Amino acid sequence: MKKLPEKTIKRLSEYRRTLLNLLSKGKTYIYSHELANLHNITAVQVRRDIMLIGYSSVAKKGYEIKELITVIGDIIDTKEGINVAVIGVGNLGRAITTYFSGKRPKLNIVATFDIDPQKVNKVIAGVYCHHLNDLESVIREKNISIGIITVPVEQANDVANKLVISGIKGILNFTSVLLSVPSYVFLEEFDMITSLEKVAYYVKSNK
Amino acid sequence: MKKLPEKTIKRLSEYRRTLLNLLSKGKTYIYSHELANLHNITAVQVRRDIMLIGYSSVAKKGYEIKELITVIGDIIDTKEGINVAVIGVGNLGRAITTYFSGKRPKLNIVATFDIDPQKVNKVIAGVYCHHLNDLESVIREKNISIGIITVPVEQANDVANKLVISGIKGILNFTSVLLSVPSYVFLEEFDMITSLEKVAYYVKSNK
DNA sequence: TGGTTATTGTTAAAAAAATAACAATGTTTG
DNA sequence: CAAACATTGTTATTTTTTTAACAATAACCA
Repeated sequence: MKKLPEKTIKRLSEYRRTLLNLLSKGKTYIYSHELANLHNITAVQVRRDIMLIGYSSVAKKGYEIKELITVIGDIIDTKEGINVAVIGVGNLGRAITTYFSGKRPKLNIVATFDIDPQKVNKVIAGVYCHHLNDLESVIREKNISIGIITVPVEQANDVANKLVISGIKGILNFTSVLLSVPSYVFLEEFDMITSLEKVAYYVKSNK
Repeated sequence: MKKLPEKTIKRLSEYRRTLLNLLSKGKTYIYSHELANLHNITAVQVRRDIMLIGYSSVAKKGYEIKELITVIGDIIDTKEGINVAVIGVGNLGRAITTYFSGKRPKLNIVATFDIDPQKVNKVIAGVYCHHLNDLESVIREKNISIGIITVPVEQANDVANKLVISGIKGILNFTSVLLSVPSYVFLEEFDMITSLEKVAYYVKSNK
């Protein structure tokens, strides 16, 4: 399959969540414009995205929700699933771990890490917390491919380096520190301040 | 000033954070390529962004960090500052509130809301927690323009509607629920699952 | 049934964003 | 001092993404 646009990947993930939701409510088919409205985008964009993944609607009844979920899953999931670790079990780390528990069968948070003796060797938010010193060995043993960094800013860079050494494939960085990692590690910055400032900018310029 | 590209706004916010950081370390000037490296982008992009906001470097010494921070502030801040509320004081709400405390003088989290009696009428993460029933009155009294939604999914839509009724100008949505709000309210979705799935997709296709 | 409507898939066009190219010019160095 | 170099600001080009246009056709309805 030819490479999909980055934006399409993002939207597919969003579509799937909506579709799962609708499916659980008993809906079986959906029109492009319905899906579009739910996402505040245009129907053309929905159709185009779906065209790109090679799925077609059934007759003029719209897309078969169940099938579309499967097709999207084939694109963005892996068969075996991907193991994920959360490094830093503060408020944010706990929130994320809780948030994900069981939500995506193909994305499993299988370990958390911290240095606080109050947390290490305990189960927090449903996941065992290891000492940060064991990062490398646990990552290798449990075949963890993605690390979510939620440590205090002072430690972010150090943790990122350790993750890279441990052979991590992707990093989702929740700290406000700009990390630099080798190009073979996929890095996604997830920056709350930037998002809030963006909202603030538009609120400001709309006055 | 002509409208700036959305991506530029986002990067300006990121530049500023880096610049503040460098300034605190005693650095006074920075070259475009230095700033670019720190952000894993190209020097051309940095120069172009800075060109768009109408700032020029001093001679061939690069950009004067202090001044550039000011200029960026003029673009993305408001003089008076913007008041922000966090609705939902779970792990995530607490993390966000703590995270922001004092970090942006022009973006003040001035209230939080919850329904849990354990939390209501107490100071949490440095901010007073009101009952959700008082949302509208507090928002008007404190002149709050932006709401950050961190409630459980079942309540997200209801909270969004209440925020709109209360006259909110912008919403930053941390829940995985797709909200629909009038077009005069700026809505930014901040979706952790989507981000993680995006990382997973690239990790998968890099194998 | 036959005409009208609604919906899709896809190609074409437009818009937005990133990248390249390069002239201008200050800085450094031999 | 002059040549080589480094850096910027800006225009031009390319790439990416979104939006528009529209033919094909199933569904609906009078």
